[in-house]
Amino acid sequence: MFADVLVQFKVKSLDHTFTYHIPSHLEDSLELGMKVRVPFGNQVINGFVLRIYREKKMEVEVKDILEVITKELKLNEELLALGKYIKELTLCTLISAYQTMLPSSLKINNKKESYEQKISYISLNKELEEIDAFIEQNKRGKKQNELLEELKRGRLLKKEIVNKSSLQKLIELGLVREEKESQYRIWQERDETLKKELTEAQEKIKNAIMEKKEEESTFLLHGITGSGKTEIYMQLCEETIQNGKNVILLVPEISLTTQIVRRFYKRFGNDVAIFHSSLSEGEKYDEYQKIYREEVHIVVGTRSAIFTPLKNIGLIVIDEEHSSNYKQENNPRYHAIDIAKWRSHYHKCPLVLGSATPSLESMARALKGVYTYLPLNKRIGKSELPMIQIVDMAPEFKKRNLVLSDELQMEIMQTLERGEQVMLLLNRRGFSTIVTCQSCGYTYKCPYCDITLTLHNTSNHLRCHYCGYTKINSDTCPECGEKAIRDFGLGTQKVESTLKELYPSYRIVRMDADTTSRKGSHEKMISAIEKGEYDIIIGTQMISKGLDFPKVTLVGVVNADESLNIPDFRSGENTFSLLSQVSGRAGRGELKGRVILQTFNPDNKTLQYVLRHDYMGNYQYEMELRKKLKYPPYYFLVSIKIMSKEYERASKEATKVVQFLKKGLKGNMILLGPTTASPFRINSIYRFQIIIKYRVDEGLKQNLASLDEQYINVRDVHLEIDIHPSRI
DNA sequence: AGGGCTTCCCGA
DNA sequence: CGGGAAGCCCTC
Repeated sequence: MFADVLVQFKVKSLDHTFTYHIPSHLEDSLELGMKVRVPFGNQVINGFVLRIYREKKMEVEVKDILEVITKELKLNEELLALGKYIKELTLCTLISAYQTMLPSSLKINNKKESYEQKISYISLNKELEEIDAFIEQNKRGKKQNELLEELKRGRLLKKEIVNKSSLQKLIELGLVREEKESQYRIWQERDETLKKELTEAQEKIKNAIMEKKEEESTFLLHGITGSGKTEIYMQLCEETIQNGKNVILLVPEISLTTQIVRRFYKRFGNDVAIFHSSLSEGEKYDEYQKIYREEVHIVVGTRSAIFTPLKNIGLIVIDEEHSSNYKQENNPRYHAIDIAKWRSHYHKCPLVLGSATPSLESMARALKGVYTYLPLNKRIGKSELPMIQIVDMAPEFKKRNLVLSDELQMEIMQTLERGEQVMLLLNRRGFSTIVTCQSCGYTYKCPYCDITLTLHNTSNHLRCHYCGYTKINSDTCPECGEKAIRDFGLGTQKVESTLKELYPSYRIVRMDADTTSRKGSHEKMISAIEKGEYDIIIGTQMISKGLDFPKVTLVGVVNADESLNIPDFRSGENTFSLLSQVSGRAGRGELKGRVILQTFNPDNKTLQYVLRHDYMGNYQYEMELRKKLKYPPYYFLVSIKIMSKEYERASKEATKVVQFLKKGLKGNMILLGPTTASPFRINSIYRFQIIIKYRVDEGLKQNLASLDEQYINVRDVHLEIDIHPSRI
């Protein structure tokens, strides 16, 4: 017997299988998708078994497989096929497709032996009569006898709760023994009381989806903020499980959706496996095991959860489907919606895309009838959409109101006096602030990348966002020698200190990357806010989605236009959805909500649509722009990056790539470039970019694949193709 | 990826 | 001519 093995190296030149002989002692146990150890050249490496067969067709001598690494965990048939699809879809190597589908603990080249958490138990090692006899004569050992009595009742005790010295003696005498047992790290109890009645509108939507429960069918659930999408998801889960099938639910980022995840835990308890990046490696391993062993019916998680080996899927839900987090920004550059569609086809099950502000792509498909459109435009109960108001900041700046306008200050005061909560969003463009010399205008640049360094306030370090280069910040300018280095821009810390001055007696919590980086801190803050331990919540994007605090009645956006100025064709769409989402945090309970948007462009179209809660208006406005400028969803995009350490080499090769593409291009394709990519240099590597806009593929994919192949063995030039990039 | 083998370049 | 660096090729 022979096997084709895909080796562990993520290089294009090795991205094919090698044939090995299966030694007879492995013939019975070896299966497709298993990891094996094989000799390769003069080294020993790992690989996945992709094919097993009787007759060897090739004439060359083949080597033996050395051993099977994991018997209990393998890539199943579905995932093996899915990997091939990802390779086609994104032009990545097959091995990197399989690698992204697995948590680190299970990746092919992982060396660590075991991730299982072992708990030590002690139990009786002798017959009861013997134990009783010992107790009888062991008059002095009071503690020891107590322990034995305890064990007689329960038979099994955790080691750490037992008195050490008495245990030691009993083990020596052979009366008790220690046993180790694997235990999952995460365990959640169910709390049945939480089920809510669906409204008629919600019920209709649920039924429309369940009607097609056996079909590959995509739904766009367009429900305004607070309309009760989560409850629909939960009841869909319930019914799907009753039908004997399983569910995957994706959320954009776990920290943004803590509350949803908590609701799922409470409702479904340990029937849920959770999957996201802030779990420890051991936790991820455990959750993966639960899924693999078919111990759970529901998987809730971020992008990568779409690859979990859940069998018999009856429903896939992607919440906040417009989120850019669903697109992976490094290789393989897949979009979770594409993967979800593939799996929905494989399992013949519905896919539900939910959002208050669907992406233009999804909405366009819904209007065309490619997706079934399910609108839900009423909030649950008596709650209504909040009143939104725009404040022009230009006159406020003249009054020296740099952070908060008079209007917003007044509203905050009134809200606080009523005993309600205030949420303030700082719409920030990047992650951190840029540092400049106020005297000569000097800014620190990274020596390896074409980018300015940004300030990390906590450690007073300047850091390159791309290569990780760091240096200590000082207030003296290296260029002109003046002590005039300042950080510009508005940070959450600055907003916080302003608020502390204005409202000294109120309790303020700040939620941003700095304050929520510690494991569990985000969760704690949310509970504290729910309990009313804070009056004002300041935060970045992370407070905009998924949170549900009934006592928040005022939402203020400190700088609404910041994200409008990002030079990206999606900036209007993204700003609309961000501002609509954050507005949706106001007035979710009985109390009426209010929203204030501070801006320097009060007449901006996007802001005007936000003001009127007019998704469709904004949709049509954006679509017209996209049509004119030939952007998605009217045109598809491909971005190609050409990179080299040498400027000349990169530039010349980019021109060659354009020439090659022009030959194969059909009529309606538009080719732009080569231009310099942004940033132009990362890690001392020069980058050029080519953009293709097209409506119909017409052989483009094959062209790109063959282009990619041409660069397999080129060492000094690197090619990167992003099909449907989210930003260009 | 990583190692062995070939080729290239240059010195005193 | 010789040695070290650089390029090339192969891995079942």
